[in-house]
Amino acid sequence: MKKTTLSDIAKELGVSTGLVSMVINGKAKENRISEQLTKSVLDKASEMNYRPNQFARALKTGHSYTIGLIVADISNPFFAKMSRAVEDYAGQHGFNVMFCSSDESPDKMDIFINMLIDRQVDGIILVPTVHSEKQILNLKKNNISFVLIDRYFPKIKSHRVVVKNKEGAYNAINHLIKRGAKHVGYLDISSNTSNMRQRFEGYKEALKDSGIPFKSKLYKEVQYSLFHEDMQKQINSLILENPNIDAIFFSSNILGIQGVQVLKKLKKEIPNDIAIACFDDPEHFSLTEPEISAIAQPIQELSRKAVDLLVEDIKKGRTKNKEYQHIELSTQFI
Amino acid sequence: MKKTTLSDIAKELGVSTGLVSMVINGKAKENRISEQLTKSVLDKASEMNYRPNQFARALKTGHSYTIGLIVADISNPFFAKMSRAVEDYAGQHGFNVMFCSSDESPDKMDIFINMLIDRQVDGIILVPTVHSEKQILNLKKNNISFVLIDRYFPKIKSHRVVVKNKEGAYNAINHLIKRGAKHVGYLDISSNTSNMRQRFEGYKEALKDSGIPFKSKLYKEVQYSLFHEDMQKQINSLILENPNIDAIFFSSNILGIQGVQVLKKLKKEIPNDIAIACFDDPEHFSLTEPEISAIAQPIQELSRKAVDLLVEDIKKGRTKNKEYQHIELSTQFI
DNA sequence: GAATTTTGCTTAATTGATTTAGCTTTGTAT
DNA sequence: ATACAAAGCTAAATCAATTAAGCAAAATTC
Repeated sequence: MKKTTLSDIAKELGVSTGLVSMVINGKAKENRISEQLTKSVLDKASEMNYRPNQFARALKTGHSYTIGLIVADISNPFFAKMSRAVEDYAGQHGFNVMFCSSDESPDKMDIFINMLIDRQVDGIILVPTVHSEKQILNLKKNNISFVLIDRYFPKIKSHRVVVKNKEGAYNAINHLIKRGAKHVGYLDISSNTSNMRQRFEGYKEALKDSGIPFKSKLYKEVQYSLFHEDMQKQINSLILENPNIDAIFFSSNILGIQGVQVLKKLKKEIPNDIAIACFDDPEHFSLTEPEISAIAQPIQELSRKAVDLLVEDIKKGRTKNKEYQHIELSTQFI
Repeated sequence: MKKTTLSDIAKELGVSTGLVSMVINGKAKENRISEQLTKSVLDKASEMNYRPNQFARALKTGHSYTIGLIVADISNPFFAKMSRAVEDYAGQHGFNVMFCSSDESPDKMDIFINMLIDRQVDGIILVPTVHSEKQILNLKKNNISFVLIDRYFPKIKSHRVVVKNKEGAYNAINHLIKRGAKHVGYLDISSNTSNMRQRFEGYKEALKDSGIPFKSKLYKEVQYSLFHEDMQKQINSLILENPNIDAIFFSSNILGIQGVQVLKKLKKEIPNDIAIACFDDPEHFSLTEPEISAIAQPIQELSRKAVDLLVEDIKKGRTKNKEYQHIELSTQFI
């Protein structure tokens, strides 16, 4: 009942383990092993239900055929879809995936990165949190292939695959304004990541282009770690401080989902009392009546590009003077 | 820049690798290694930033401290939350998780199980698909600890952690009837798994207890693999064949989400034209006005129990005559 | 003071696969 | 017939750890 090893096969056939290894790895021809023997090895292997020990193999070759994926929270629909896509594309390349949820914490980031390095992953796709520059540089120092996804650090040279956050937010805000909104609130998450900054820029630019001055009273932040409690508070003050507010833009999906719930509790009608738009997650908002505008992100494409870049790097092996790809995909306004 | 190994440390200090290994593994005392040396080894190790090679360790010890999780689809909110919970609880026990999405396909199930066995995971938590009995038995044959979650096979002796599906469905149907529904449609997914069967039983029992005869015209199935296309069709025929239909129960979250969208397209008002209830996923439905009834599953608890059972098994090592736990958790009607 | 135990370490086998160098045997050229 | 190349395989080192067995020196016992 215990697992068959190479030498079990070798013993059965009276040959050396090296030969069996070569046959199993398809290197029979280049090592001039006779077709007869090749066949009988393969037959015996499948007869004995041989499955190579990946640890032994990885120990020798240095390749684990595993990649790590660190997202903020895999239970967030956006990251869940991303994970699924990464799983699929990585699988197509013969790689398995280990998932980690950082909760936007640089400490967890550190722990997970080290854990993944310990597990000798061949590469990592990660959604960097604020203050995780050091951890990212740690990856470079350890010569680990990696790709940043969803966000990036402008100062760190690396592959990055992101969406056009500014453009996406701009279009959504513009849509709200075109539909008559004059006082557009902006609810943000207080994590100073590149994507959030860019969305906010899109907001300001859309206002400017419509000749509406930016008012800081219309901008509120909630903390990621306790956003369930904070949401209520911030939306309340948004409404109290701006009695004539007629639209709110949520800069991320979890804000939008929770936000709509809060607004419902406050008996605000959408979009008559307050119009809504949200970055990401059209699925949730497709259930409401009328549907809420959302900025759909090309999650499949995003993930695919990330996997492709990473796998390419892994297969080529590390080269010092490498060129880093910066990929920006368009969002779709729904 | 390349990784520090045990023998690097040993050479630096002029001691044997075995000694370093013992110190690193906290077995200094029991092996009577002097406190002095112990300290200097630990210092040197952290100075050289030593991190043990998990492959070498796993190769020798047979333990990978990794568990596998096979769900139907990690991008489904239910399984995404489950994955997150498993990740967290497993992490607390020092285990990492590899995730796989079976897409309800026994073939993929087979591939993933073999993959996980190849990777020498210490155990597997899995959501079994239809026709995957053979694969599950394969696990037993290979002496791999595993726990079934969400569903199970009555004929296979194993740990299982599930919810009270029948009771949950019963309550929801009862609620629809109490609110005046006389013709409750049932939209099911055509995968004959234990949880789906039980939900359907809950439906029939609720009808019976209210003196309503079951009509097969009110029962429709959609195929998992092409449910996006099928939904429209099945809801249409449900309505056409039952002009007086006044409620629909969706037996799973993806059906409910899609179903509400279809009903909206058909200009059916919820709940006036047709009342709705759905198994799972209160989050999506909390956005609608009025909110749609949903059966909330205790995902955290479910996942925790599964991890606890699995880890306990792993730590104890396999025993032949073991007792299997059957855990059933209650759902909550919202 | 001899015998025994304890202390503190080293040696070397082991895990399962990969891979290079080397060793026969056969085949071909001269 | 001799030399040389090619074919077809084996032996053994290696990857980085774990661990049982062993060994010398110091400490303890009687």
